[in-house]
Amino acid sequence: MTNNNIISFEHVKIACKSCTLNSLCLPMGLDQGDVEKLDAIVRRGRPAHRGDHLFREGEGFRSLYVVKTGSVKTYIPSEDGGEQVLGFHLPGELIGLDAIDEERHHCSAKVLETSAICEVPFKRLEELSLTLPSLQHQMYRLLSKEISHETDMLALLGSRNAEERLASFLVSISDRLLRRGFSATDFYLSMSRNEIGSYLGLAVETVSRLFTRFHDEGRLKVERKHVELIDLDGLRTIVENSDHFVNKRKRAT
Amino acid sequence: MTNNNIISFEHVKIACKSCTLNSLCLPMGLDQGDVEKLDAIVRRGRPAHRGDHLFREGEGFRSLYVVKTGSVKTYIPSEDGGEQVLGFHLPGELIGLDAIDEERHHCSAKVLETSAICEVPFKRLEELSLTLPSLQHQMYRLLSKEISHETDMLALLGSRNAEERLASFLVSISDRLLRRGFSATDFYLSMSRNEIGSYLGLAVETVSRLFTRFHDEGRLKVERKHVELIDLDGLRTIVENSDHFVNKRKRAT
DNA sequence: CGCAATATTGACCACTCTCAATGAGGGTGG
DNA sequence: CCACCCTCATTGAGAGTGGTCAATATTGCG
Repeated sequence: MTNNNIISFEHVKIACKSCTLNSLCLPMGLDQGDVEKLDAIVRRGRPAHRGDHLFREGEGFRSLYVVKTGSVKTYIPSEDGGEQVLGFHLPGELIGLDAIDEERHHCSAKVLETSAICEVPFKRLEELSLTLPSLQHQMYRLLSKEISHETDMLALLGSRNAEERLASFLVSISDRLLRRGFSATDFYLSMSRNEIGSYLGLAVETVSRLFTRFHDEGRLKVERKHVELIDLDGLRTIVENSDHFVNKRKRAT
Repeated sequence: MTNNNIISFEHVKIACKSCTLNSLCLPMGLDQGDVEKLDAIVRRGRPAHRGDHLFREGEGFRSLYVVKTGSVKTYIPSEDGGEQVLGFHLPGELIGLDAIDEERHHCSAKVLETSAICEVPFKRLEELSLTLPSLQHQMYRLLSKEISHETDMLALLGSRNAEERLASFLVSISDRLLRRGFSATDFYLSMSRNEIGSYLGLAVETVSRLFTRFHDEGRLKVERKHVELIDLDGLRTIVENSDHFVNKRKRAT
């Protein structure tokens, strides 16, 4: 069906070891013993289902979460039932870093499809990182990478039109799936048009129309959740050729 | 003139001890000896002047920077001389966290007015944080706080109209100045309308018109860089009453 | 003092939002 | 297993916020 395979429990365990640790350690210099120590504090959960919350806005902060398989969205709910989507999290990605500061979650995290999620108690991770220099370094890098990523989104929202935003979104999903070994050109979007729109600062209708336009232009095939990118390079071009930052007129001296 | 006092060198030194360390340690449990150790790795620079760069996009990452007095903007330059402003940094605020991951700066940092800046070599800070648990914790908090802050900006750009954005900007500046002991209602904006516009995802003209409108509505007095907030509460109301997130229709069940 | 950069203001228009109607799935219960 | 319903997606028409272009201050700097 989609790329959200229902994974067996054993599968989760194994995957967790490779995937969570990949996220947390990357190719950094952790030796086998260190990896074991890290692995020992990671909690594997049973598969989470569509609609489940990892945490809600306002709750106390205990753990970080790593997406093993499936996908998760983070969002800020508003009183009237609306929401501002902050991000989509694919396999290998970390959730909850913004809650460290005040030890309280500022956003909610909801599972978009059947997913395997690993939980990493932060207190223990923090303690461990005091004794493992390369883990501490990796933590700094992870946090920093998150800042970089949000910075990119700021630039996107600050200076790009609807077409560029959707192209950028598709390219980003494609890149991230590819990095985890999935197809870069054929995938299922687990989020709704509404959620995509909120994330990109666009109305649902605009997102829908853009999908249709891209389809008509032969850039992709789309049917509901299923997307097949025909002209990935073309989409990249849209993203890159959009240098109409505000302040364009000012020429460097 | 403005709130950018030309500080004497001695002044910088003292201020650095209080201000940089405030940013880095906050009220966390560092004892006197620990503070000395941290203080020992902080480099005080001579006053930086308008237009000076702390670093440029693409440069290797060495240090974090703390604004002591004055202000700094971070931005992504584009080939055609335009730029996307990412943030404004006021006294006590930290710059460069996004460069840790790839050990390379992804944005440029330019001084907006005569400023005192402290430099903190990251390698040494990182080493020190291995031996001081509360410093490590503080580092995690700082990085996390930066993520939270950018998350707020994402929500702003994703779901607010021009008026709400400028109101939010003014309230934010006001709050941050107040926290550092400056007036919350009377200040000089060191950045141009162009830079504000870029930061908020608006055209310069829109920013200018909004200043005029706020002025006409009696919310503030503005003359060029000098702003005096008359109705700070009113501005806050604009920010808070703007719950028109996309997805408004969906009611929580 | 004069030029260049910045700000302000106006007129126009386009991109995107809003409103509305229709269609297509997916889930639930009979 | 089918019918119904509800949510989600698509498409169209119209309107509005904010962008673009342009002209005119105003400021600051050399």
